[in-house]
Amino acid sequence: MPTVSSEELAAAAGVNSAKLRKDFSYLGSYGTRGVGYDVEYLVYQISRELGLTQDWPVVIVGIGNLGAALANYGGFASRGFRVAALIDADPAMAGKPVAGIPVQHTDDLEKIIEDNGVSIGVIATPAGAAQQVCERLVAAGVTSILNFAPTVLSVPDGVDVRKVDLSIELQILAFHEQRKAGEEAASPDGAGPASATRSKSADKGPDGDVPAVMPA
Amino acid sequence: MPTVSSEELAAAAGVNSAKLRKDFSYLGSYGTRGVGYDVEYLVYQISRELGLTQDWPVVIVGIGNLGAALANYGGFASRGFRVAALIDADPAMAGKPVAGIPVQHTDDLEKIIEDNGVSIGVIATPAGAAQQVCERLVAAGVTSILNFAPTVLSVPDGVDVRKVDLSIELQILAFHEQRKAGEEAASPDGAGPASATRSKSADKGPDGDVPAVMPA
DNA sequence: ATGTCTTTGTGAACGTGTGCACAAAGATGC
DNA sequence: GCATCTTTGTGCACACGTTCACAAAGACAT
Repeated sequence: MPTVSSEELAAAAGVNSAKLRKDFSYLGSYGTRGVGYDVEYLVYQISRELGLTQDWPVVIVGIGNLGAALANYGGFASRGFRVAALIDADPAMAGKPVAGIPVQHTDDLEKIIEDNGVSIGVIATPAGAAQQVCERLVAAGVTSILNFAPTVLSVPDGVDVRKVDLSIELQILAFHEQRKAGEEAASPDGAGPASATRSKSADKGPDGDVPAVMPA
Repeated sequence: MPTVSSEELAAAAGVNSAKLRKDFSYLGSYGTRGVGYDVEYLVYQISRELGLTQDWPVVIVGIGNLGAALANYGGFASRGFRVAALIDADPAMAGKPVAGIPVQHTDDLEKIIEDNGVSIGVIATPAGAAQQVCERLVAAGVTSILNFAPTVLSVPDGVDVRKVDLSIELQILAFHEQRKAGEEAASPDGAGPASATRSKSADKGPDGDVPAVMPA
Protein backbone atom coordinates (compact mmCIF):
# COMPACT_ATOMS: atom_id res chain seq x y z
CA MET A 1 0.00 0.00 0.00
CA PRO A 2 1.61 3.24 -1.07
CA THR A 3 1.74 5.68 1.79
CA VAL A 4 3.06 9.15 2.43
CA SER A 5 4.06 10.84 5.67
CA SER A 6 2.96 14.28 6.76
CA GLU A 7 6.61 15.27 6.77
CA GLU A 8 7.07 14.39 3.10
CA LEU A 9 3.88 16.15 2.08
CA ALA A 10 4.78 19.20 4.12
CA ALA A 11 8.20 19.43 2.52
CA ALA A 12 6.70 19.12 -0.95
CA ALA A 13 4.04 21.73 -0.28
CA GLY A 14 6.28 24.06 1.66
CA VAL A 15 4.13 24.09 4.78
CA ASN A 16 4.49 22.97 8.36
CA SER A 17 3.90 19.26 8.92
CA ALA A 18 1.97 19.81 12.15
CA LYS A 19 -0.45 22.15 10.39
CA LEU A 20 -0.94 19.57 7.72
CA ARG A 21 -1.66 16.82 10.23
CA LYS A 22 -4.07 19.07 12.07
CA ASP A 23 -5.88 19.94 8.85
CA PHE A 24 -6.16 16.27 8.03
CA SER A 25 -7.51 15.54 11.47
CA TYR A 26 -10.24 18.15 10.93
CA LEU A 27 -11.17 16.32 7.74
CA GLY A 28 -11.55 13.16 9.81
CA SER A 29 -8.62 11.67 7.97
CA TYR A 30 -6.85 9.08 9.98
CA GLY A 31 -3.37 8.01 9.04
CA THR A 32 -1.49 5.09 10.52
CA ARG A 33 1.07 5.90 13.20
CA GLY A 34 4.51 4.81 12.26
CA VAL A 35 3.53 4.56 8.59
CA GLY A 36 1.77 7.64 7.30
CA TYR A 37 -1.33 8.18 5.16
CA ASP A 38 -2.68 5.81 2.56
CA VAL A 39 -2.23 7.87 -0.59
CA GLU A 40 -5.23 6.54 -2.46
CA TYR A 41 -7.63 6.99 0.41
CA LEU A 42 -6.21 10.42 1.22
CA VAL A 43 -6.66 11.66 -2.33
CA TYR A 44 -10.20 10.33 -2.44
CA GLN A 45 -11.07 11.84 0.90
CA ILE A 46 -9.71 15.31 0.09
CA SER A 47 -11.33 15.22 -3.34
CA ARG A 48 -14.68 14.40 -1.84
CA GLU A 49 -14.42 17.04 0.87
CA LEU A 50 -13.54 19.64 -1.74
CA GLY A 51 -16.33 18.56 -4.03
CA LEU A 52 -14.04 17.28 -6.77
CA THR A 53 -15.91 14.02 -7.05
CA GLN A 54 -19.12 15.78 -7.98
CA ASP A 55 -20.06 16.97 -11.43
CA TRP A 56 -20.63 20.70 -11.40
CA PRO A 57 -22.33 22.03 -14.51
CA VAL A 58 -21.52 25.71 -15.00
CA VAL A 59 -22.61 28.31 -17.52
CA ILE A 60 -20.40 31.12 -18.76
CA VAL A 61 -22.21 34.32 -19.69
CA GLY A 62 -20.39 36.79 -21.90
CA ILE A 63 -18.22 35.14 -24.52
CA GLY A 64 -15.66 37.84 -25.21
CA ASN A 65 -11.95 37.22 -24.93
CA LEU A 66 -12.22 36.37 -21.27
CA GLY A 67 -15.25 34.15 -21.64
CA ALA A 68 -13.56 32.29 -24.47
CA ALA A 69 -10.39 31.94 -22.40
CA LEU A 70 -12.41 30.47 -19.56
CA ALA A 71 -14.25 28.10 -21.89
CA ASN A 72 -10.91 26.85 -23.15
CA TYR A 73 -9.33 26.65 -19.73
CA GLY A 74 -8.20 23.10 -19.11
CA GLY A 75 -8.17 23.36 -15.35
CA PHE A 76 -11.94 23.21 -15.08
CA ALA A 77 -12.59 19.71 -16.30
CA SER A 78 -9.93 18.18 -14.06
CA ARG A 79 -11.60 19.73 -11.03
CA GLY A 80 -15.05 18.39 -11.70
CA PHE A 81 -16.44 21.35 -13.60
CA ARG A 82 -18.31 20.87 -16.84
CA VAL A 83 -19.10 23.83 -19.06
CA ALA A 84 -22.76 23.14 -19.70
CA ALA A 85 -23.36 26.19 -21.87
CA LEU A 86 -21.93 29.41 -23.23
CA ILE A 87 -24.27 32.38 -23.39
CA ASP A 88 -23.83 35.71 -25.12
CA ALA A 89 -26.07 38.67 -25.91
CA ASP A 90 -24.70 39.11 -29.42
CA PRO A 91 -27.00 37.37 -31.94
CA ALA A 92 -24.04 37.08 -34.33
CA MET A 93 -22.33 34.80 -31.84
CA ALA A 94 -25.25 32.40 -31.58
CA GLY A 95 -24.41 28.96 -32.87
CA LYS A 96 -20.75 29.75 -33.30
CA PRO A 97 -18.69 27.12 -31.48
CA VAL A 98 -16.18 28.23 -28.85
CA ALA A 99 -14.03 25.52 -27.32
CA GLY A 100 -16.28 23.06 -29.11
CA ILE A 101 -19.44 24.34 -27.46
CA PRO A 102 -22.00 26.31 -29.48
CA VAL A 103 -22.77 29.76 -28.08
CA GLN A 104 -26.41 30.31 -27.20
CA HIS A 105 -28.32 33.55 -27.01
CA THR A 106 -29.19 35.32 -23.77
CA ASP A 107 -32.88 34.95 -24.53
CA ASP A 108 -32.67 31.27 -23.62
CA LEU A 109 -30.75 31.82 -20.39
CA GLU A 110 -33.49 30.68 -18.04
CA LYS A 111 -34.27 27.56 -20.04
CA ILE A 112 -30.60 26.62 -20.25
CA ILE A 113 -30.12 26.95 -16.50
CA GLU A 114 -33.13 24.85 -15.71
CA ASP A 115 -32.56 22.17 -18.31
CA ASN A 116 -29.01 21.59 -17.14
CA GLY A 117 -29.61 21.94 -13.42
CA VAL A 118 -26.94 24.62 -13.20
CA SER A 119 -26.25 26.13 -9.79
CA ILE A 120 -22.98 27.90 -10.57
CA GLY A 121 -22.73 30.76 -13.07
CA VAL A 122 -19.72 32.66 -14.37
CA ILE A 123 -20.19 36.27 -15.46
CA ALA A 124 -17.64 37.55 -17.97
CA THR A 125 -19.75 40.31 -19.48
CA PRO A 126 -18.96 44.03 -19.61
CA ALA A 127 -19.60 45.80 -16.32
CA GLY A 128 -22.82 47.36 -17.55
CA ALA A 129 -24.55 44.07 -18.21
CA ALA A 130 -23.34 42.20 -15.16
CA GLN A 131 -26.03 43.12 -12.62
CA GLN A 132 -28.86 42.33 -14.99
CA VAL A 133 -27.34 39.00 -16.00
CA CYS A 134 -26.77 38.25 -12.32
CA GLU A 135 -30.42 38.84 -11.50
CA ARG A 136 -31.59 36.60 -14.30
CA LEU A 137 -29.20 33.84 -13.23
CA VAL A 138 -30.39 34.04 -9.64
CA ALA A 139 -34.04 34.09 -10.67
CA ALA A 140 -33.44 30.97 -12.74
CA GLY A 141 -31.99 29.12 -9.77
CA VAL A 142 -28.26 29.84 -9.71
CA THR A 143 -26.95 30.11 -6.15
CA SER A 144 -23.24 30.71 -6.71
CA ILE A 145 -21.75 33.33 -9.01
CA LEU A 146 -18.19 33.94 -10.08
CA ASN A 147 -17.95 37.53 -11.24
CA PHE A 148 -15.18 38.74 -13.54
CA ALA A 149 -16.93 42.00 -14.42
CA PRO A 150 -15.52 45.05 -12.64
CA THR A 151 -18.72 45.74 -10.68
CA VAL A 152 -20.00 44.87 -7.27
CA LEU A 153 -23.05 42.65 -7.66
CA SER A 154 -25.89 42.80 -5.20
CA VAL A 155 -27.65 39.51 -4.61
CA PRO A 156 -30.27 38.19 -2.20
CA ASP A 157 -29.29 36.21 0.87
CA GLY A 158 -28.33 32.63 0.20
CA VAL A 159 -26.48 33.46 -3.01
CA ASP A 160 -22.67 33.41 -2.94
CA VAL A 161 -20.70 35.80 -5.09
CA ARG A 162 -16.95 35.81 -5.57
CA LYS A 163 -15.40 38.66 -7.50
CA VAL A 164 -12.22 38.16 -9.45
CA ASP A 165 -10.30 41.33 -10.14
CA LEU A 166 -7.61 40.56 -12.68
CA SER A 167 -5.70 43.68 -11.75
CA ILE A 168 -5.57 43.15 -7.99
CA GLU A 169 -2.77 40.64 -8.24
CA LEU A 170 -0.84 42.98 -10.48
CA GLN A 171 -1.49 45.66 -7.87
CA ILE A 172 0.06 43.51 -5.17
CA LEU A 173 3.11 42.83 -7.33
CA ALA A 174 3.53 46.53 -7.99
CA PHE A 175 3.22 47.19 -4.28
CA HIS A 176 6.11 44.87 -3.53
CA GLU A 177 8.05 46.15 -6.49
CA GLN A 178 7.75 49.65 -5.08
CA ARG A 179 9.06 48.41 -1.75
CA LYS A 180 12.06 46.80 -3.42
CA ALA A 181 12.92 50.01 -5.24
CA GLY A 182 12.20 52.17 -2.21
CA GLU A 183 14.80 50.47 -0.03
CA GLU A 184 17.75 52.53 -1.25
CA ALA A 185 16.11 55.88 -2.00
CA ALA A 186 13.38 57.16 0.30
CA SER A 187 10.02 58.07 -1.22
CA PRO A 188 10.48 60.70 -3.96
CA ASP A 189 7.16 62.33 -3.09
CA GLY A 190 6.40 64.50 -6.09
CA ALA A 191 3.73 67.19 -6.23
CA GLY A 192 1.05 65.74 -4.03
CA PRO A 193 -1.96 67.76 -2.93
CA ALA A 194 -0.81 67.54 0.67
CA SER A 195 0.28 70.66 2.48
CA ALA A 196 2.71 68.86 4.72
CA THR A 197 4.58 65.62 4.22
CA ARG A 198 4.10 63.10 6.97
CA SER A 199 6.67 60.58 8.08
CA LYS A 200 6.13 57.67 10.52
CA SER A 201 7.67 54.97 8.31
CA ALA A 202 4.48 53.12 7.33
CA ASP A 203 5.71 49.61 7.90
CA LYS A 204 3.14 46.87 7.59
CA GLY A 205 3.35 43.19 8.44
CA PRO A 206 5.92 41.02 6.73
CA ASP A 207 3.28 39.45 4.52
CA GLY A 208 2.60 42.81 2.88
CA ASP A 209 -1.03 42.39 1.98
CA VAL A 210 -2.97 45.33 0.76
CA PRO A 211 -5.15 47.30 3.17
CA ALA A 212 -8.87 46.70 3.31
CA VAL A 213 -9.84 49.89 1.53
CA MET A 214 -8.53 51.25 -1.72
CA PRO A 215 -9.76 53.95 -4.07
CA ALA A 216 -11.46 53.06 -7.32
CA MET B 1 -12.43 71.16 2.71
CA PRO B 2 -14.34 67.92 2.03
CA THR B 3 -13.74 65.40 4.75
CA VAL B 4 -14.87 61.90 5.64
CA SER B 5 -14.99 60.13 8.98
CA SER B 6 -13.68 56.65 9.63
CA GLU B 7 -17.18 55.69 10.63
CA GLU B 8 -18.61 56.66 7.22
CA LEU B 9 -15.84 54.91 5.34
CA ALA B 10 -16.18 51.81 7.48
CA ALA B 11 -19.93 51.63 6.86
CA ALA B 12 -19.40 52.02 3.11
CA ALA B 13 -16.69 49.37 2.99
CA GLY B 14 -18.36 47.02 5.42
CA VAL B 15 -15.44 46.90 7.83
CA ASN B 16 -14.81 47.94 11.38
CA SER B 17 -14.04 51.63 11.87
CA ALA B 18 -11.33 50.97 14.44
CA LYS B 19 -9.49 48.68 12.05
CA LEU B 20 -9.72 51.32 9.39
CA ARG B 21 -8.32 54.00 11.69
CA LYS B 22 -5.53 51.68 12.78
CA ASP B 23 -4.65 50.92 9.17
CA PHE B 24 -4.57 54.61 8.38
CA SER B 25 -2.34 55.25 11.35
CA TYR B 26 0.13 52.67 10.03
CA LEU B 27 0.17 54.56 6.77
CA GLY B 28 1.13 57.66 8.72
CA SER B 29 -2.16 59.22 7.80
CA TYR B 30 -3.27 61.79 10.25
CA GLY B 31 -6.88 62.85 10.31
CA THR B 32 -8.28 65.73 12.29
CA ARG B 33 -10.03 64.84 15.53
CA GLY B 34 -13.60 65.98 15.61
CA VAL B 35 -13.63 66.33 11.81
CA GLY B 36 -12.29 63.28 9.99
CA TYR B 37 -9.90 62.79 7.11
CA ASP B 38 -9.26 65.22 4.28
CA VAL B 39 -10.59 63.25 1.33
CA GLU B 40 -8.21 64.61 -1.25
CA TYR B 41 -5.11 64.09 0.86
CA LEU B 42 -6.29 60.64 1.94
CA VAL B 43 -6.83 59.49 -1.63
CA TYR B 44 -3.46 60.80 -2.66
CA GLN B 45 -1.71 59.21 0.27
CA ILE B 46 -3.28 55.77 -0.22
CA SER B 47 -2.65 55.94 -3.93
CA ARG B 48 0.98 56.71 -3.39
CA GLU B 49 1.45 54.01 -0.77
CA LEU B 50 -0.13 51.46 -3.10
CA GLY B 51 1.97 52.59 -6.02
CA LEU B 52 -0.94 53.96 -8.01
CA THR B 53 0.83 57.23 -8.67
CA GLN B 54 3.65 55.49 -10.45
CA ASP B 55 3.66 54.40 -14.04
CA TRP B 56 4.19 50.65 -14.24
CA PRO B 57 5.05 49.40 -17.71
CA VAL B 58 4.11 45.72 -18.07
CA VAL B 59 4.52 43.20 -20.83
CA ILE B 60 2.06 40.42 -21.54
CA VAL B 61 3.56 37.25 -22.97
CA GLY B 62 1.22 34.83 -24.72
CA ILE B 63 -1.54 36.52 -26.65
CA GLY B 64 -4.19 33.85 -26.75
CA ASN B 65 -7.69 34.42 -25.52
CA LEU B 66 -6.52 35.19 -22.03
CA GLY B 67 -3.67 37.44 -23.09
CA ALA B 68 -6.02 39.37 -25.35
CA ALA B 69 -8.56 39.65 -22.54
CA LEU B 70 -5.88 41.05 -20.27
CA ALA B 71 -4.68 43.49 -22.91
CA ASN B 72 -8.23 44.76 -23.27
CA TYR B 73 -8.89 44.86 -19.55
CA GLY B 74 -9.82 48.40 -18.58
CA GLY B 75 -8.88 48.05 -14.94
CA PHE B 76 -5.16 48.20 -15.63
CA ALA B 77 -4.84 51.73 -16.89
CA SER B 78 -6.82 53.18 -14.01
CA ARG B 79 -4.45 51.57 -11.54
CA GLY B 80 -1.28 52.95 -13.05
CA PHE B 81 -0.42 50.04 -15.30
CA ARG B 82 0.56 50.59 -18.89
CA VAL B 83 0.73 47.71 -21.32
CA ALA B 84 4.13 48.41 -22.85
CA ALA B 85 4.16 45.43 -25.18
CA LEU B 86 2.41 42.24 -26.21
CA ILE B 87 4.62 39.28 -27.01
CA ASP B 88 3.75 35.99 -28.67
CA ALA B 89 5.69 33.06 -30.07
CA ASP B 90 3.48 32.71 -33.13
CA PRO B 91 5.07 34.52 -36.12
CA ALA B 92 1.61 34.85 -37.65
CA MET B 93 0.57 37.08 -34.75
CA ALA B 94 3.48 39.48 -35.18
CA GLY B 95 2.35 42.95 -36.15
CA LYS B 96 -1.30 42.16 -35.66
CA PRO B 97 -2.80 44.72 -33.31
CA VAL B 98 -4.57 43.55 -30.15
CA ALA B 99 -6.27 46.21 -28.06
CA GLY B 100 -4.54 48.73 -30.29
CA ILE B 101 -1.07 47.40 -29.54
CA PRO B 102 0.89 45.50 -32.18
CA VAL B 103 1.99 42.02 -31.11
CA GLN B 104 5.74 41.45 -31.19
CA HIS B 105 7.63 38.22 -31.58
CA THR B 106 9.27 36.37 -28.71
CA ASP B 107 12.66 36.77 -30.36
CA ASP B 108 12.70 40.41 -29.36
CA LEU B 109 11.66 39.78 -25.75
CA GLU B 110 14.91 40.87 -24.14
CA LYS B 111 15.16 44.05 -26.17
CA ILE B 112 11.55 44.98 -25.43
CA ILE B 113 12.05 44.54 -21.69
CA GLU B 114 15.19 46.62 -21.64
CA ASP B 115 13.97 49.38 -23.94
CA ASN B 116 10.83 49.92 -21.91
CA GLY B 117 12.35 49.49 -18.48
CA VAL B 118 9.81 46.79 -17.67
CA SER B 119 10.01 45.19 -14.23
CA ILE B 120 6.64 43.42 -14.22
CA GLY B 121 5.74 40.63 -16.61
CA VAL B 122 2.50 38.76 -17.17
CA ILE B 123 2.65 35.18 -18.40
CA ALA B 124 -0.45 33.95 -20.23
CA THR B 125 1.20 31.25 -22.28
CA PRO B 126 0.39 27.54 -22.32
CA ALA B 127 1.83 25.67 -19.35
CA GLY B 128 4.62 24.14 -21.40
CA ALA B 129 6.14 27.45 -22.39
CA ALA B 130 5.77 29.26 -19.08
CA GLN B 131 9.00 28.29 -17.32
CA GLN B 132 11.15 29.14 -20.31
CA VAL B 133 9.42 32.48 -20.81
CA CYS B 134 9.80 33.14 -17.11
CA GLU B 135 13.55 32.54 -17.24
CA ARG B 136 13.99 34.86 -20.20
CA LEU B 137 11.95 37.57 -18.49
CA VAL B 138 14.01 37.29 -15.31
CA ALA B 139 17.28 37.27 -17.22
CA ALA B 140 16.18 40.43 -19.02
CA GLY B 141 15.53 42.21 -15.72
CA VAL B 142 11.94 41.48 -14.75
CA THR B 143 11.60 41.10 -10.98
CA SER B 144 7.84 40.52 -10.60
CA ILE B 145 5.81 37.95 -12.50
CA LEU B 146 2.09 37.36 -12.65
CA ASN B 147 1.57 33.79 -13.81
CA PHE B 148 -1.71 32.65 -15.36
CA ALA B 149 -0.26 29.42 -16.73
CA PRO B 150 -1.18 26.31 -14.75
CA THR B 151 2.39 25.59 -13.67
CA VAL B 152 4.50 26.37 -10.67
CA LEU B 153 7.36 28.59 -11.77
CA SER B 154 10.74 28.39 -10.13
CA VAL B 155 12.60 31.67 -9.90
CA PRO B 156 15.75 32.93 -8.19
CA ASP B 157 15.59 34.85 -4.93
CA GLY B 158 14.51 38.43 -5.25
CA VAL B 159 11.90 37.69 -7.90
CA ASP B 160 8.23 37.73 -6.89
CA VAL B 161 5.77 35.39 -8.51
CA ARG B 162 2.04 35.39 -8.02
CA LYS B 163 0.05 32.57 -9.54
CA VAL B 164 -3.53 33.13 -10.64
CA ASP B 165 -5.57 29.96 -10.90
CA LEU B 166 -8.81 30.79 -12.66
CA SER B 167 -10.43 27.64 -11.34
CA ILE B 168 -9.58 28.07 -7.68
CA GLU B 169 -12.36 30.59 -7.14
CA LEU B 170 -14.80 28.28 -8.86
CA GLN B 171 -13.50 25.57 -6.59
CA ILE B 172 -14.31 27.64 -3.54
CA LEU B 173 -17.82 28.35 -4.81
CA ALA B 174 -18.39 24.66 -5.41
CA PHE B 175 -17.11 23.92 -1.94
CA HIS B 176 -19.71 26.22 -0.43
CA GLU B 177 -22.36 24.96 -2.81
CA GLN B 178 -21.67 21.44 -1.62
CA ARG B 179 -22.08 22.58 1.97
CA LYS B 180 -25.41 24.23 1.18
CA ALA B 181 -26.71 21.04 -0.43
CA GLY B 182 -25.25 18.84 2.27
CA GLU B 183 -27.18 20.50 5.08
CA GLU B 184 -30.38 18.50 4.62
CA ALA B 185 -28.97 15.15 3.46
CA ALA B 186 -25.76 13.86 5.00
CA SER B 187 -22.87 12.97 2.67
CA PRO B 188 -24.03 10.39 0.12
CA ASP B 189 -20.60 8.72 0.08
CA GLY B 190 -20.65 6.61 -3.05
CA ALA B 191 -18.17 3.87 -3.91
CA GLY B 192 -14.98 5.28 -2.49
CA PRO B 193 -11.78 3.24 -2.29
CA ALA B 194 -11.91 3.45 1.50
CA SER B 195 -12.45 0.31 3.49
CA ALA B 196 -14.18 2.08 6.35
CA THR B 197 -16.10 5.33 6.42
CA ARG B 198 -14.88 7.82 8.96
CA SER B 199 -17.04 10.33 10.76
CA LYS B 200 -15.83 13.22 12.97
CA SER B 201 -17.91 15.92 11.24
CA ALA B 202 -15.05 17.82 9.56
CA ASP B 203 -16.18 21.32 10.46
CA LYS B 204 -13.84 24.09 9.47
CA GLY B 205 -13.86 27.77 10.34
CA PRO B 206 -16.87 29.89 9.40
CA ASP B 207 -14.94 31.52 6.57
CA GLY B 208 -14.71 28.17 4.81
CA ASP B 209 -11.40 28.61 3.08
CA VAL B 210 -9.84 25.65 1.35
CA PRO B 211 -7.11 23.67 3.09
CA ALA B 212 -3.48 24.28 2.26
CA VAL B 213 -2.98 21.16 0.20
CA MET B 214 -5.09 19.86 -2.63
CA PRO B 215 -4.52 17.23 -5.27
CA ALA B 216 -3.69 18.19 -8.82
C1' DA C 1 6.09 -11.50 23.37
C1' DT C 2 8.88 -7.76 23.89
C1' DG C 3 11.51 -3.83 22.58
C1' DT C 4 12.56 -0.36 19.36
C1' DC C 5 11.49 2.85 15.95
C1' DT C 6 8.60 5.75 13.25
C1' DT C 7 4.83 8.77 12.73
C1' DT C 8 0.40 10.34 14.08
C1' DG C 9 -2.83 13.22 16.75
C1' DT C 10 -3.27 16.87 19.87
C1' DG C 11 -2.62 19.79 24.22
C1' DA C 12 -0.29 23.91 25.11
C1' DA C 13 2.37 27.99 23.97
C1' DC C 14 2.97 31.55 20.93
C1' DG C 15 2.20 35.24 17.63
C1' DT C 16 -0.79 38.06 15.01
C1' DG C 17 -4.74 40.46 13.73
C1' DT C 18 -9.33 42.36 15.17
C1' DG C 19 -12.51 44.91 17.95
C1' DC C 20 -13.63 47.52 22.12
C1' DA C 21 -13.37 51.39 24.73
C1' DC C 22 -11.57 55.54 26.17
C1' DA C 23 -8.34 59.42 26.75
C1' DA C 24 -6.58 63.14 24.01
C1' DA C 25 -7.10 66.51 20.42
C1' DG C 26 -9.20 69.68 18.01
C1' DA C 27 -13.45 72.17 16.29
C1' DT C 28 -17.38 74.83 17.34
C1' DG C 29 -20.63 77.61 19.97
C1' DC C 30 -21.55 80.86 23.56
C1' DG D 1 -11.87 81.90 27.41
C1' DC D 2 -14.45 78.09 28.56
C1' DA D 3 -17.60 74.28 27.89
C1' DT D 4 -19.24 70.93 24.88
C1' DC D 5 -19.20 67.88 21.18
C1' DT D 6 -17.18 65.05 17.65
C1' DT D 7 -13.75 62.05 16.00
C1' DT D 8 -9.17 60.38 16.08
C1' DG D 9 -5.37 57.40 17.76
C1' DT D 10 -4.21 53.63 20.54
C1' DG D 11 -3.77 50.53 24.85
C1' DC D 12 -5.82 46.36 26.04
C1' DA D 13 -8.27 42.13 25.77
C1' DC D 14 -9.85 38.62 23.07
C1' DA D 15 -10.02 35.22 19.37
C1' DC D 16 -7.93 32.62 15.93
C1' DG D 17 -4.47 30.29 13.39
C1' DT D 18 0.24 28.39 13.57
C1' DT D 19 3.96 25.90 15.59
C1' DC D 20 6.15 23.17 19.13
C1' DA D 21 6.63 19.20 21.61
C1' DC D 22 5.38 14.90 23.25
C1' DA D 23 2.52 10.93 24.61
C1' DA D 24 0.15 7.25 22.33
C1' DA D 25 -0.33 4.06 18.58
C1' DG D 26 1.05 0.97 15.60
C1' DA D 27 4.62 -1.49 12.55
C1' DC D 28 8.44 -4.29 12.47
C1' DA D 29 12.46 -6.96 13.94
C1' DT D 30 14.24 -10.30 17.00
